[in-house]
Order: sequence, then structure tokens, then C-alpha cells
Amino acid sequence: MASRRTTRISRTTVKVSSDRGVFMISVAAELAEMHPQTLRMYEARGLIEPQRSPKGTRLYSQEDVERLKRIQEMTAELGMNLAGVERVFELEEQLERMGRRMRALEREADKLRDHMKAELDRVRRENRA
Amino acid sequence: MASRRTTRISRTTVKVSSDRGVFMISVAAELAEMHPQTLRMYEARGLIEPQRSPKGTRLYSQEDVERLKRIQEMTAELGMNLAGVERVFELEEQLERMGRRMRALEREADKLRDHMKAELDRVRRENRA
DNA sequence: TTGCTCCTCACGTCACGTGAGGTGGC
DNA sequence: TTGCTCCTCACGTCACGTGAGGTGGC
Repeated sequence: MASRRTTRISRTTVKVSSDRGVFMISVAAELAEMHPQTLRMYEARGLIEPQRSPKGTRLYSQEDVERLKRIQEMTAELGMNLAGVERVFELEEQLERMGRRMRALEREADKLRDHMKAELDRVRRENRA
Repeated sequence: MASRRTTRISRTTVKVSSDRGVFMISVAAELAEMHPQTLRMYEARGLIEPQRSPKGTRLYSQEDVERLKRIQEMTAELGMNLAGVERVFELEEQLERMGRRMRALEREADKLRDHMKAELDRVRRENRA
């Protein structure tokens, strides 16, 4: 079972992807443990947007597969529906942005601290001279 | 219609609440535009926890009603299911906490800036003396 | 007594996942 | 030809909301 599956994955992956990590729908579905039709449905709902080959075949990146796995987690394990998944993605992006702003703010504070320390030292040296 | 409804609300509210903003289930349901049974269901799922009177009657605070309205928004307007609502509440709390930390950090940075400025001024004054 | 409360059980609806069926190009 | 791709349509299942039915205390 497992060996056959591995064989199919590698064969199909090699066949489709000139770049690494580009999968056609059957492979992406297998990696995310989903039905290919489910992936098409998610795309129709705007939850995922795989690239398309010139012929119109969907091409899923590694990132796409990760996203699929996250959806799988939310639907299968948490029992969420797709409207919820959509909203959670939005909130997670907001958290992401806020986290970045926070780290930037911390860096800024450090810089300020250093700058002020240097300035103080400079003035104190003038003091002694 | 509207007048009858208002009458019922005020009558029942007065009847039940010695404190302001404590509603029994029929009133809370009306305010949130939900079926009373739906409110009981939400409680069973852990989405809301109204107080209880000594006799076991549910007592909804103004905050509870706000929460109900938020649930109503997510389910009726966005089409989310309850698992999604639960998850969204978690993420919103996370955002809340992060926002608070951020504001604290900004205050801290301001304080640091002020402190350093004062210190610099002090050293500069020593410089002149 | 009326109208609320509490509870449990059951049914209708709707979203979602999956499969079938028919097409077309490596 | 085989096995994939694309698509649409349809069905089964399950969560949710709502109502019924029976209880008890202002």
C-alpha cells in the first residue's frame, strides 16, 4: 500500500513539475488527504488559488498544500465549515501583521535605547574634558 | 407591533432584574433576535454562560446579549457554524491580548524616551556648571 | 389560570464531501 | 488504450435551528 502510494506520488510529481514542489491535483489531494473534487470545490469558494498550466491544469505549490492541510485540520478536526475557515484565515493574517508591527516596534525601542545611551556617553565625555 | 414588543420587553425586564441589564431568556432571545431554545443550545456548547437565579433561571447580562449578537452575526450573516464561532472567539481574544501588549510597549517606549531626555538634560546642565 | 421557566426528543433544512458521468489532451 | 485532467449534477450525511411535549414555580 504505502510503497505503491509513494511510487505514484514520485512518478506523478516528476512528470508534472519542472520546478520542485509543484503538484497536479491528484498528488496535492493525496498529500492533503482529501478528495480531488474537494480541492476544486475549495477553489470555487476562493479558499485556495493554485496556478494553472497553459492547458488549464491546476498546479499546487508546496505552500498551497500546506494551506490545504490547514483547511483539513479546521474542517476535519475542529468541525468548522468553510465560512469559518475563511474568517479564521483573515484573523490569522491580522495577527501576523500585528506580530510584525510588534517586532518592528521592539527593534525601534532597542535602537532608541542604544542611540540615547551613546548620546549620554558622548555628553559625559564632554563633561570630563 | 413595535409597541407591543417594547412593552413586553420592559415589563419582563423590570420583573426579573433588580439590577439593570439582567434579562431572562425570552428577553435576551428577543434582543439578539434568536429563538430561546437556540440560546440554551449555545450554552450547552459552551459558547455563552449566563448566570443563574437561585431557582435555576438563566440570567443574561448586557454583555451576554452583546455576545449573542456577535454569534448571530457570524452564523446568520457569515454562515459560520458553531465550531468556527468558537475558534474566532479564541483568535479575537489573542488579538485583544496582543493589542494590549502593544499599547503597553508603546507607553514603555515613551517613558524610556522621556527618561533618557531628562537624563541628557541633567548631564548637560552639569556640563555647564 | 396564564405565561413564563426548565428539560429532552425529533424533524426539516442546508452545507459539505464524494461519486458518477461525460469531455479532452498527454 | 490507460489514467489523468476538466466540468456539472446529484445524493448522503451531519450540524443546526426550531418546535413540540411535559414539568414546575412565580
